[in-house]
Amino acid sequence: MNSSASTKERILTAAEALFAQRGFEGASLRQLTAAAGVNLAAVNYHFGSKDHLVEQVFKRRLDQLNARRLAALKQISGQPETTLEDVLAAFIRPALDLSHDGGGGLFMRVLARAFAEHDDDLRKFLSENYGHVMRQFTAEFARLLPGLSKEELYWRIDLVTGALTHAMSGFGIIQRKSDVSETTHREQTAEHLIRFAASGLRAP
Amino acid sequence: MNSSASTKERILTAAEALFAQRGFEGASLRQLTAAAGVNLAAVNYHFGSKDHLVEQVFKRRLDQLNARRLAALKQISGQPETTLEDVLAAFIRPALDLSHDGGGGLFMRVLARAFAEHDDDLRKFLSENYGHVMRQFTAEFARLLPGLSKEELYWRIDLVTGALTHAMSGFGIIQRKSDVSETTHREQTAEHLIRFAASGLRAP
DNA sequence: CGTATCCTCAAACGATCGTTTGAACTACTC
DNA sequence: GAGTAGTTCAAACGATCGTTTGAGGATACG
Repeated sequence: MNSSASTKERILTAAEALFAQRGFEGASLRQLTAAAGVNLAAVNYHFGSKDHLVEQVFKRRLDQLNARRLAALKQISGQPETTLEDVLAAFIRPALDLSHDGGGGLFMRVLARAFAEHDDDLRKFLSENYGHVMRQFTAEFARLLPGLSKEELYWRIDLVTGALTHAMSGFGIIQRKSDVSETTHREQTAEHLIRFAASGLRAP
Repeated sequence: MNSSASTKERILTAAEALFAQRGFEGASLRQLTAAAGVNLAAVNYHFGSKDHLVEQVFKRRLDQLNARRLAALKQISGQPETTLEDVLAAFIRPALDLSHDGGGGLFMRVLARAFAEHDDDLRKFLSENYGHVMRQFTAEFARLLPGLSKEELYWRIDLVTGALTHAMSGFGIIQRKSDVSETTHREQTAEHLIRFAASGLRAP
């Protein structure tokens, strides 16, 4: 009954790649539908408008990303033996996994673009739908860093966010060497990010 | 003989603001020239094309920014008593100053956009014209962090770059309170950034 | 004054944009 | 198998894009 699921998914996948490559304004619906192998009018038929398509590109990945983040956080939050590194791992690892499986490798780049563009509508959408995730992580950071004032904590979380978005959007110079498996490389990347972020958060 | 200096400057200033607000593709020459109060054709007359205008917007600010950065670095590089914080200050303070004087407050946002967009031509332009600045800072970081492998050092400098670009492009949540002077606020911001970055770079 | 140079201007160019339309095709129900 | 709802299609819509054109204004020099 729903052969359009295929069309919708193909549009979303092609849109994610093209948005990452050329930006939201730079990627045209004609390029997009050609890459997806669907008719030009299919975007407006299935999504209503290009703006709604952008939102759905975010929604598809962020729903699973934040579900994994919250699941990972739930397992460790509030426990006395939880470390800062554990919380950072719960935040970072799901994003790294997303970059390497499920074909969502380009999504972090799309996310980095969304941060750079100060589009109010898009920011409102992200805040309304996923603000609670950052709030839960912030609460856990606050618990583990009791010496920090609220102001300092917000500052540092913002800096960590910037560093991670930048790194995971593919700017990292470090390439995987051929003699290292992808799993190993991902693990090393995670450790780099976590070590840096934890040390920055713990700054005197 | 050159009353066009005014026209050129007005185009550059309006372009910087509009690029920061709407992006390079999102800002049209018609919006841009209207905001600058000049004729539409003036952009192509004075700059040749929109792409060349983009380059000149970068060039105008980056020339002074990197000159200040290199001057600050020169005063401290190689000296035995120089600290990691000193080098970070030489890198960060000129950028913060640029954000608060000379009307270049929007430029860091433009720069953040350039990082998010993976435009090859623009990246090549930035690398060719200003790559030597990052190389000099990297060399000084390497001297002060002898325990880090080259790979780890590159990783961490990349993370620091991401954090600073993110923060200085105006995402920082922290607003200046009315009872704090702008000079004081800038000083506090610099200390936040430097403390975080130094601690991250020194991570075990 | 005449002319040469630099600059500005309104108007138009072809291309491309997001969106809409109405007909054709598909699959399922009665 | 006629009817219906869901989907795809080629074609066109008006708007806006970056760029070009050619006439006209401004200024300096002989």
